[in-house]
Amino acid sequence: MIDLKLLRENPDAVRTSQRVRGEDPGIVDALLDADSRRRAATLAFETLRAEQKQLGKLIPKADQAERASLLERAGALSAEVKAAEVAQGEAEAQASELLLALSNIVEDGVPEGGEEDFVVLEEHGTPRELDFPARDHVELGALLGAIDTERGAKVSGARFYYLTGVGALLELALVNLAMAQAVAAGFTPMITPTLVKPEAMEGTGFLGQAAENVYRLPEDDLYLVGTSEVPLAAYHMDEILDAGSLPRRYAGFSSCFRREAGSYGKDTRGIIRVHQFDKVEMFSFCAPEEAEAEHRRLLAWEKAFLDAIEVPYRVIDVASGDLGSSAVRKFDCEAWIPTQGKYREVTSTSNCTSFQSRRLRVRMRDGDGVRPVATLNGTLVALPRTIVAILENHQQADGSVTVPAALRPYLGRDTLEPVV
RNA sequence: GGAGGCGUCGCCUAGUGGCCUAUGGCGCCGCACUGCUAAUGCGGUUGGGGUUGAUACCCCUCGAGGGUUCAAAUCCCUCCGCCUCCGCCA
Repeated sequence: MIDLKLLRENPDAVRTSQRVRGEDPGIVDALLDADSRRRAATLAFETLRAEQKQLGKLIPKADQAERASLLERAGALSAEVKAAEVAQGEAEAQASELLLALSNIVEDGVPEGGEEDFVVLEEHGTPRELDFPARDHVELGALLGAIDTERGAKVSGARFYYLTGVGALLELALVNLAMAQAVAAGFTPMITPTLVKPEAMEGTGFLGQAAENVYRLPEDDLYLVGTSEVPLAAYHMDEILDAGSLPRRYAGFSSCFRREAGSYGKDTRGIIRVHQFDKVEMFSFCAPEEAEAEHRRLLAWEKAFLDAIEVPYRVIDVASGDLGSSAVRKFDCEAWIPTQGKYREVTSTSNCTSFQSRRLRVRMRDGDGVRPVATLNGTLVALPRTIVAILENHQQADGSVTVPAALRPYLGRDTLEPVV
């Protein structure tokens, strides 16, 4: 099922990666051990199975006397084969369980450390100097009739909201702007399922460390996705893609659902951290040797979108301990939020190399070989946070909000005016 | 939700317990023939995983998983998917 070559050839690289992530390097040795047991079990099974096949050919041709003794041996062999098959299955299950627990190998150059140890790569735009007291997005949203968090809480609970009036129109305009940009860049637009099977969730790595943030529907054994990355990655599950057809780039629009467990008390005001939101996500299947360059391209498309909506932002290189198990490197774009006086994550792009494709069995054929592809994802626009950034950064003294030029054709107006 | 039908190697298809190491066609690849193309002939062609310096070799694979049997594409069970009809529904 899984390629262990890297691990066999260079176990130290894997140990180092585990260490900088703050995870257990000991798993490497357990894995090597399990792998050798798996190989022994496979060999034992195959040897017995070969003998069984030979016997199966002899029996129909044998005369009466021979037949009896052959059948006797075949009977005994049958039990041995079954036992060997079970042993092989168990050895394989043990090896793959350990392998699934292993995080991806951190890319060279990633800053070492935890959440606070990111490195700022770039800064774009300058936060405006306001000559009036800034309103936060909750206040602006109420003023403009764009966001209703109170009724969201009444109907669905904390961290739910309604986008109303121009708020709803603003979301649709942003989605259309994002999709237009994606299509121009050669992406295939996709509207994806938001309920997926365990296999898809597992294969994308969301049932590991992030499992507590996933909504599950036990009655149906389905999961609500936290991002369309999941259905996009699983789109080519069990397929072998022709190398000539790569890179394959998809822009998925979907609702996203997150339990936000363990974030009680964090961002409780407004729509920065919510249980349900919409998002346009870029997803790319490409050759592994192209992955690093593709990662930079996804980042460039994220920046292009933030440039278009004219909000100040910076790009950070996320530190090793904060990567998530599937990524080898992650760049976040953080928009300036005036009322918080700091930059907050609005988009994020990860290079997952073959972490997901091995689990989902998405492979490519080139020349004489078949090997796992690389998968990468990047947010093009996550709606609530982008709406927050636009409202807060483009607000005027009278509570109106100037619509960024690129968005005007999609929204059909230049400013959002207070309705109360 | 009810009734029936179907799922074979890229596509179509043969196949009712061992000679299936899966038939034939289309497509594709190679060679031959032909001024080029087309046509024709001959040969090759399921895919995946593993072992190996190489030539080679082994295992798995007939929607998935179990079962019966010395032996399963073939018989039995469960599940999944697709199609047709009925019911319900945006």
